[in-house]
Amino acid sequence: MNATIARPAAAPIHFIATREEPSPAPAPLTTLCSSCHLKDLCLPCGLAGDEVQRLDGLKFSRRKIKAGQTLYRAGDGFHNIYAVRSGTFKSSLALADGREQVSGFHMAGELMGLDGLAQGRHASNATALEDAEICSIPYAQLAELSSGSTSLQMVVGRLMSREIVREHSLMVLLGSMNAEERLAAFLLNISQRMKARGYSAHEFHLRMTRAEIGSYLGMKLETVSRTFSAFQQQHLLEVDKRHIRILDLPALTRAFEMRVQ
Amino acid sequence: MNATIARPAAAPIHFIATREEPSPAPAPLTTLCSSCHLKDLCLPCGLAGDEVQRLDGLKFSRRKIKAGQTLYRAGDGFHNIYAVRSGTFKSSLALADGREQVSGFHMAGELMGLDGLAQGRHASNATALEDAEICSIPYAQLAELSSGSTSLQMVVGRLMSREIVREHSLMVLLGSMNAEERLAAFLLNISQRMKARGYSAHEFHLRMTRAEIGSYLGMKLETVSRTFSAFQQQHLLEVDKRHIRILDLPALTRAFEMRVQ
DNA sequence: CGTTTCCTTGACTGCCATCAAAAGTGGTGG
DNA sequence: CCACCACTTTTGATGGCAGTCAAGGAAACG
Repeated sequence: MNATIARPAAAPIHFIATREEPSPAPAPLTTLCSSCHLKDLCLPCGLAGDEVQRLDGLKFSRRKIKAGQTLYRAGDGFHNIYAVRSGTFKSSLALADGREQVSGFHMAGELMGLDGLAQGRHASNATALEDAEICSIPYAQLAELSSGSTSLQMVVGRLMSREIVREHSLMVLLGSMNAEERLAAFLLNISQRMKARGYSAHEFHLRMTRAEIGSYLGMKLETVSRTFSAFQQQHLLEVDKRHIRILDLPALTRAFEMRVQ
Repeated sequence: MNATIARPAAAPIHFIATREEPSPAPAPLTTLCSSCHLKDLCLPCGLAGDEVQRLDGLKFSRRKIKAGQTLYRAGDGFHNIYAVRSGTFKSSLALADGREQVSGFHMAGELMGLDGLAQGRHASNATALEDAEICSIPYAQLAELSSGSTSLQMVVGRLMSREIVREHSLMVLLGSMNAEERLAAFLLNISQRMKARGYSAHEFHLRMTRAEIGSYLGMKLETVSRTFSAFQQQHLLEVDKRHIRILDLPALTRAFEMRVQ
């Protein structure tokens, strides 16, 4: 199915993600925000009960995305924003030399695609790191709905603002931290997000490769691997491939709070 | 109109660049978006004429900020967003060890403070790099006004989205470029923004120190200085302290487009 | 079961941070 | 006007952290 350049062997490039079928478009299930188990994390977060019901006016479509498939690509027309129902995604930008820069990871309840509003086309790619399910939220509908409700408008604004703040802290990380601090910050961030979803904050399974972590954190995959090993030797973590157990959360926190307020 | 730089043969050039129009203008009367000379760059950008007039309902206050003063600080309550009328600002975050991380520079017509919406308090500091003037736009008023107009709502959304995209590209820079590429990208960005404001794209005066540039680009001030020197030796630039003359814009562009699409 | 992808570890290199010094710039007040 | 001070910038010397190149093993895949 590799419609693209099936390079001989040896090209260590990720381009193979292109094997996605052109949207199988399964039957859209109607789902209501007001009865969604993710409503405290997702779009409705912060809205009062009756306000949430306004969201039920949105005509979502739910869709399954297989591991490795892309949900949208940079340049695609911007029509929807997407909420992760299950699974994990990465956002990435393509660099001119064929490499990719990972700009974020997205877990259940998080929104993707808000960067597309600026130009009317998506500014990044979204790729599933494991089998996943998403809600497509037509932006035009959401905008229309918000024009009737200040608080809903506020929520959308806040979500975008939060994205800006998130990127701020990533800039601090990239601009002023060393390898250990970067990885510590990354693991703590994952830990918190797992906890917020009812999972253990101390033990979890990473869905991304060392190369993807490295791209996100501005370091090479070998350095990521070495830093994991260093943390193990310091008895901060137990690492078995992608399975992480945090042994000393306070120490990890200290390591990275040295730099960030 | 290029109010800048008709260079008198040899004199080490100084402050020729951005001094705003002479007007001491002590009377800060009501200002209307529809008659503002920055309306094509600023908030009204993209709105039709009659839509712009809706913005005239906003009750701005104009305010002068002296060089070195802060407009707001991280943690301050979020009530306004700010549009730069003249002068240059930096946004920055305080790190735990007392250092600062510069997260952006803002020129005439650009908005600041949208990161405050997420938490209801500002997430960064805004400091004037030279004597400046700003419009304070009460966010509540803006939100109320947008609830009556889809296109105005759209504009605010787009502005936030643009901020997200801007930070994306900064992440690429910090995550995958070397010192020369970073500085080239920075200079080209300034160059474009100067051009968009009617100044020369080839010759301008930087308002920030080497340390601030370095913080923004994730490198030390010494490295910034050395990289400027290297560009001079390659005959890409002429540098005299903060006055920059770009000699070979295409080469500079190539140097940085190697990495970014 | 072979092939591909992912991860780890080692050896070496190089870019940039660090430390240090000197010269230039601007502002202040005697 | 000039001395003085704080700040900024440049340049050199040195060292360290992380990148690069390489190889071997483990896991996933078809």
